[in-house]
Amino acid sequence: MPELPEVEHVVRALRRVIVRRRILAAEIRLPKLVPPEGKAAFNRKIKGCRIIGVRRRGKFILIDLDRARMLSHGRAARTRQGSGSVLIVHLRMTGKFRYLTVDEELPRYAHVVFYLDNNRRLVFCDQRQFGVMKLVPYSRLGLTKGIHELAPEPFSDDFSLNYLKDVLTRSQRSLKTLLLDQTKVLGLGNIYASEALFRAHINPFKIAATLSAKRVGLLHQAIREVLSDALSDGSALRVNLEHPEGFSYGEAFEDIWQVYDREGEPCARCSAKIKRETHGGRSTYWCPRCQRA
DNA sequence: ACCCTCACCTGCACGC
DNA sequence: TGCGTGCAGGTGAGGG
Repeated sequence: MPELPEVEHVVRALRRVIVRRRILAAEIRLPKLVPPEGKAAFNRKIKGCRIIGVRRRGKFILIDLDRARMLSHGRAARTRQGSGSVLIVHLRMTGKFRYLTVDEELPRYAHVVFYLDNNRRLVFCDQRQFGVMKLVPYSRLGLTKGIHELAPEPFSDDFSLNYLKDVLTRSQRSLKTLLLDQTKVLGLGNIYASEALFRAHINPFKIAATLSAKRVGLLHQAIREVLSDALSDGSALRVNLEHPEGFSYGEAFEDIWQVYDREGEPCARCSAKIKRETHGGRSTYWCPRCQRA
């Protein structure tokens, strides 16, 4: 389910409950989640670690861990580099976290259970088993495959108009495909890629390199707008780690989609019927009139 | 270097 | 009711 805004909401929810907790043990119920060293090695490494922070990079969740016995403010920076490690989690399509008391029954598809030092359990669930979990030394995070190739964060200065111009100019792919490439543009998924192109009045099948400078500007703005709209409290996914689903939807959430999942409905701008086309197994939604070119 | 297709899983909504 | 099909908010390996 998650694109960048949803991952950010999960990160914030996790931060509220697990920071400063110590992990007493990890129970791996789906062994393929921690290859190749296996369950025992993973558990040995993570046992006793203190959770000192939760961050996001693209759609990855980064849980910072520290082995040090005592964590004081003054020492945090040093220990972080010395003995720290990072638990990297990607939710892919159906990954979810739950935060449970000891009494609550494990949900279906509970693949990893972290036992915390406050009588709670942090559970990673994933129906489709696409989710990925990896433990790396803090010092190697930036070199980790999947992380180091990522494009700049969409709200950072590095994701500039010139950056986007440069990326688009050098690509012969369709804009929709390019927007899904996390090494080129970070954070969009299948929903927000369609939404950003709609907002910018640009045809999803247009070849990236052929976009005019002016329209690159519109797209750049649209990318940031769809993401920040989805991040704002009024219109986003409500993450509730104690809810049976791990989240619930704000009532306005799906209403903010202008084209996604609206095949056949009238376009909000011009009333033409929204179209859908699949290629590469993924649906693209667009308005054939106001996204003509 | 780029770009495409398929593979990875389970479940659900749909039509016959 | 049952079964087949297509689809699901993501990526990575492997091939051309």
